[in-house]
Amino acid sequence: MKKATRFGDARAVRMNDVAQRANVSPMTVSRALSNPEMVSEKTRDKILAAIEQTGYVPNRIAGSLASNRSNTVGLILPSIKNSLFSETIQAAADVLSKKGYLLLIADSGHLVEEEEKLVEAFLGQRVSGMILHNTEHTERTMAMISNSGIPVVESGDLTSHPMDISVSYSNFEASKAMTRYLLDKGYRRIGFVSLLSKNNNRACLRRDGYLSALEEVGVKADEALMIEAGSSLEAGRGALTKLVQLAEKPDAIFFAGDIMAAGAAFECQKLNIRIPDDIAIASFDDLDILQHMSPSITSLQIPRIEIGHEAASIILSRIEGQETSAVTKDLGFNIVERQST
Amino acid sequence: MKKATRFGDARAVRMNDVAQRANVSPMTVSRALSNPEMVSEKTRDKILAAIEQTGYVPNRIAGSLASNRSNTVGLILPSIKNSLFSETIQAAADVLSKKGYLLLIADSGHLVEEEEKLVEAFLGQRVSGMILHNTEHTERTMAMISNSGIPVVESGDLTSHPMDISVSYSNFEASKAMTRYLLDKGYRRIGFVSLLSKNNNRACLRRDGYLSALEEVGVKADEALMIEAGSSLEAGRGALTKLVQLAEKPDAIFFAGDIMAAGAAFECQKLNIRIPDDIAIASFDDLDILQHMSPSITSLQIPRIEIGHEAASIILSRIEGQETSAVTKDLGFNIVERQST
DNA sequence: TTGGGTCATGATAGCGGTAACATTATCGAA
DNA sequence: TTCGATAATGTTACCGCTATCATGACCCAA
Repeated sequence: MKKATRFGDARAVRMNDVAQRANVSPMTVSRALSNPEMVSEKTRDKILAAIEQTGYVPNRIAGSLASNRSNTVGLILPSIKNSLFSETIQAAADVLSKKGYLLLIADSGHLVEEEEKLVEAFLGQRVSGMILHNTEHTERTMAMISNSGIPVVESGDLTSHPMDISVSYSNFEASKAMTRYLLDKGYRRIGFVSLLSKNNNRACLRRDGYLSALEEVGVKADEALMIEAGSSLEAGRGALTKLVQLAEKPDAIFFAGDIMAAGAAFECQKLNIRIPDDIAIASFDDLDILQHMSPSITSLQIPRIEIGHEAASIILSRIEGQETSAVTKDLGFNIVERQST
Repeated sequence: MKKATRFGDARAVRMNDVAQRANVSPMTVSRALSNPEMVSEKTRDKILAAIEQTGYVPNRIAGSLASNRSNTVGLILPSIKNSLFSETIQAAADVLSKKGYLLLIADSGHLVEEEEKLVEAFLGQRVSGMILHNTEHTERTMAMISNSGIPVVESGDLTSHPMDISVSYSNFEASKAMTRYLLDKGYRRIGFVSLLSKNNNRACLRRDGYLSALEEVGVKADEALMIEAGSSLEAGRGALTKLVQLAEKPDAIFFAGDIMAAGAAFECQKLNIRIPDDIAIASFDDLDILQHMSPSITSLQIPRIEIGHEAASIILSRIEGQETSAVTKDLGFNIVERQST
């Protein structure tokens, strides 16, 4: 039976079929679906019955072509795998699905060239809007987006010159604030573990924030205290190991990304290094586990859910023609102080 | 300038425009894009130049309508937020994007009625295939899918009666195997912490696997040892607390989902309960952190990446007409033995 | 020369909807 | 009664592309 449809593939029910069965014109069916109040109750009932009987599923492809509107929004992430984004995705999907929009998701692997291809693919699908978790783009990407005229949110970092709309927090300010917090606590040799800065502008901004805070307070940056690591527990452990082996040990370490701080804390346990007595630890992203570890770990709370929510909301209001004046929306961040500092 | 396009919205470049500029018919442009080898090199160059000059982006909506094919595949998850899925998503997206397909993702919130709506929406978009991380569906969902004739993978649990294709592992067998492993180690009072079983068939299957293993060995199940908890560190802590307060304490606890085992381990640290001496701990999902904790935690390794990869691959080969005979693909699981048991 | 391949390209007709305008029915006010 | 406003439905022409068949150019074997 399944096979029959797979191969024979009985042509899908069309609006026309529904119309005939309900004894109306296709246009009336179309109206009954998209503007029910324009159709008399009697007719509407006939049509709905016909739809039910035939199992008609409207062809949005055809609808989109004719109306020059689509009900999809595209989202491009540097890495889907990074679970930090999943809350953002969910929040965006929730907002969109409430209004009947669907989310197309793709992964650029941190490469602007890949992003360019994806943007083209999305524009080919005539998405109604896009969210790019990235603030660097190729020229062609920007040209395509500008030509398309659709609303586009950049969400990876707050930028003063967004292509269109920016919804985020400032990586620079967040990193600076955390460094300031550590300095204010009296720490002076503060290690900085960065994400791999290659192809990752946000990683660079965080480093700059760190440096800026040091400079403000007049602490000289020490190259030896700054290292890069991948985003994994493993890498966090490695970074910690390296830093505590220095002749002049750091008195605190700021892990500027993801899950590294947790890995470092695990390593401290193993090496019997006391937190925060021997060394303080702070993290950039406030993962669940950081507050459950003992000691619990101080971290920056990033508004990941709000970003997804706001980005989607702004796109929707743009689509619906409500001119949103603000092009830059700073959702801020919080320092959550815990036992580790 | 941006504004101009936003409002005036200069009509997008069409294939026709490219054709005129290259002095060929639109059909030749179409061929140059989808079957380049059918067009002479000279013509092709002219066309590519024209595309470049005009910034033409093919309208896939129109293409899909005309060709009755789409380049999208739909994925429905019970919860996008659950980061366990992100590897599956990424793997599927990677496979698909290599072949020019895009991934539509949506979230059913563990509700079959919501899934039904999403399936309808996806079919409306005329997706070329679907992946459902769920094995329970409404009748209407199944009817729609069967009528559509597109390949559909169910990936949440191995089922002997898939609608079409099943790519997964057996929750029942995995849970049973882990329970057996604990029994073989000599543990007899094995606590079982389940995910909330409401609307979650997989949670039930895991519980059944646990019970089946007990029965096989002749250990009587004790209701007091079986509790349900949400999927969070917090819930894991709570579950542990409850179980160790029992008059007859368990000698091992099997956390049948997500991140609960880690929460429990944190709580043990806090309460000074030694693992595995006072109590053994085993987890269902092999999260990164489980192997980094001290002690490291025994867990079931689930082939999440492979599931995404295989599901997407099978869908692609179906789309391309290669009849895949196997309808059920068991990707298995592994017990990773660590210090906690 | 001629007939029939092959290759490159063009003309035509939709795909399944919707926008825009046209038509008809209905009804109350002049 | 008659006219114009309003509501309900229909007609027509596309949206931008591709399937299909038609055409023309070219070449080679007979």
